[in-house]
Amino acid sequence: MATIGDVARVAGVSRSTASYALSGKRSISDEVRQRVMAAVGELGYTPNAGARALATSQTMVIGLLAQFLPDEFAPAMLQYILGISDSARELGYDVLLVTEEDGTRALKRITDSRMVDGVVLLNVAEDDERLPILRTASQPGALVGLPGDCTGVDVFDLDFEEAGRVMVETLHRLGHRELVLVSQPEHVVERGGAYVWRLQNAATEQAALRGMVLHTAFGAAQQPEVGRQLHALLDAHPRATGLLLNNEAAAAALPSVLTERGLRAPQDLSVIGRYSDAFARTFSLPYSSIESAPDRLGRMAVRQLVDRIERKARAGPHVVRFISPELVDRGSTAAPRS
Amino acid sequence: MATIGDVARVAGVSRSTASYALSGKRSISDEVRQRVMAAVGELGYTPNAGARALATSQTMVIGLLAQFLPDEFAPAMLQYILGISDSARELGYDVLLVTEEDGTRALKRITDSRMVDGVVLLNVAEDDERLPILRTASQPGALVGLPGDCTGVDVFDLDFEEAGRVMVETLHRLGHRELVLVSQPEHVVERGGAYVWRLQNAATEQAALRGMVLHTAFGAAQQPEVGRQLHALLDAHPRATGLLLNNEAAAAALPSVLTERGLRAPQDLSVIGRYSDAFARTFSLPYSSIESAPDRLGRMAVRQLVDRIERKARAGPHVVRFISPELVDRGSTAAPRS
DNA sequence: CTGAAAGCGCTTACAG
DNA sequence: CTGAAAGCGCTTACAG
Repeated sequence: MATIGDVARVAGVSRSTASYALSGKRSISDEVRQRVMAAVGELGYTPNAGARALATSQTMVIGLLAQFLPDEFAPAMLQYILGISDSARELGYDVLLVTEEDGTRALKRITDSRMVDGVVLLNVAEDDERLPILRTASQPGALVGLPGDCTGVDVFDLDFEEAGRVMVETLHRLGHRELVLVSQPEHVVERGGAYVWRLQNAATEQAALRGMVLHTAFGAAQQPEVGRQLHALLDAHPRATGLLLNNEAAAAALPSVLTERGLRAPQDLSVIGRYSDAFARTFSLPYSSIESAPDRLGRMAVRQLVDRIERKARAGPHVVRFISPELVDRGSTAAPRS
Repeated sequence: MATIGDVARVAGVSRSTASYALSGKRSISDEVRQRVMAAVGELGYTPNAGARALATSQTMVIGLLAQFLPDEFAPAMLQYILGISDSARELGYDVLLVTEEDGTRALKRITDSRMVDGVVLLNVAEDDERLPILRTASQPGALVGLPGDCTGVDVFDLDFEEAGRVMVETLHRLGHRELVLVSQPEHVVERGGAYVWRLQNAATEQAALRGMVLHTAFGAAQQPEVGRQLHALLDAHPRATGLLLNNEAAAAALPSVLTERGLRAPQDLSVIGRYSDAFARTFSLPYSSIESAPDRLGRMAVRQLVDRIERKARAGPHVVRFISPELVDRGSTAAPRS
């Protein structure tokens, strides 16, 4: 590969002049610039990323830490990843994707070795072990997901509490009095998936406020368990008229469960899920749902991260920003059968 | 951050000695090694990746080019990505994920700038524009998906032709005589999704061989189109007794379509899909299917790529390897209703 | 407006 | 077994 030295030689200038002609960081006579550009074209020159990183202390790479934990619902993660990757590129950054199970070690590795200028953490737990590492790192970090302690990082998440309230309130207004909420698998929650609690607790409170009964359960992430559980739940709560799903696999499993039971939504049961519209359309999930906006959250995180990297907001106050839940109506709610 | 100079100073040795003590590339007295290691621990030293890349011409990073084309079924891609990312890490490599729409430009950028030691291409088209770039790059490349011309690259794919034959043959043996095959959206095929043709053509041939009727159609990638199309197809071919789905979104949409029509699989219609078991379990896809083995394909590609990067097979002959389709029985096939 | 030189932090021949 | 030095390919003060 051609180096900037080759370009300089062909253009008949010094290396510094070639470099400045490319970066535009100081004024260059038109004629020289032409010659340099011609040489670049002729040689097919592209700067060596490692050399540039060494010289500038900037890699133009963002680290993306996505943990795929066993028993978690992986596919939803893709939408976050895509939003992050696309917006990073728009801002001039590439993405180093790290799916290592030991996220702590991975984070330490990529920050200490300076492979990245900043980091986005996905799937953040209440007491996330990666956060202490991130705080000692010299690169800034943005999170998708709300941890217990937000100091030193920018945080973006769906307002899961409001989501829980909206779910309950929507069915309350329609006249429902007894609901079942199916959350993510217990493993997910134990690992610190605080969003599960946030939604569930808020839903429980709201139900209490309205004098409603709300049963809660952890759903599985896969068949055949998830289907069996849904049957068991409906068996256990025959008077429940509404089903809330904070669990994508349960939403995918529900149609056949209802069919098997001879039930229809919303005639026999009102259903509200929590997933993105793109997801619903791709997987034929027919229920009204709280939009989880993964693409938007990913983009927000990257934008803020890049702002910080580029010093525009390096020292500024850190932000914690929630997206308001929006209910997308797919016609799966109605007044309960009396 | 500490540099190797700091380590050397603290350990009271030269930088080269410190470097060799860490790499083990020449013998070092035990005592000196101890001092170096102690210094490393004390300072929390991690080599600077950019500097190392510059010195060694190795980045220990693999580029992963995943194109997410509009109207394509994105979620299935995640399984490939995960297999690739995990196996890369096991082999000591990180992954640079590139989802840029202009894959050609992206590939040129990451190879020319030497950000990566090698590249995995996903979603390879029959006449993939990225291949000429890859062949001129100095890094090796591995593909998941079969292009028209395999020279200079290692190729891994499901044997889609055999998959098509297995689908048809399975239903033929059960006594079916008229089938419908739903493929991916036409856009995907036009863009060069050769695997769609491979499966479809082989299925058509096999059907002809057996004196069966096979109707083919392109399915949509999302609701509501995909559901409507399935209804239209079943309307159009009332005598078809078997449905083959080379389209995940169609598989997800089918259960409700069948319910709406009062049909059941396999009693009224035999169904065979083509997707991974993990996918089927996560999304409650209840049909027997050809296992697409994304995880395995991704791992094979990475292993071969790393072999080539590390010269074990740098100059060796390039391989084109097909995975045999395996039919996972989920009970959705039976003899046709007579 | 342009050039010669130093420096980023490593690795690895070359010498001893 | 160890050290001094060159070099990887850039960028950017420093001089003119």
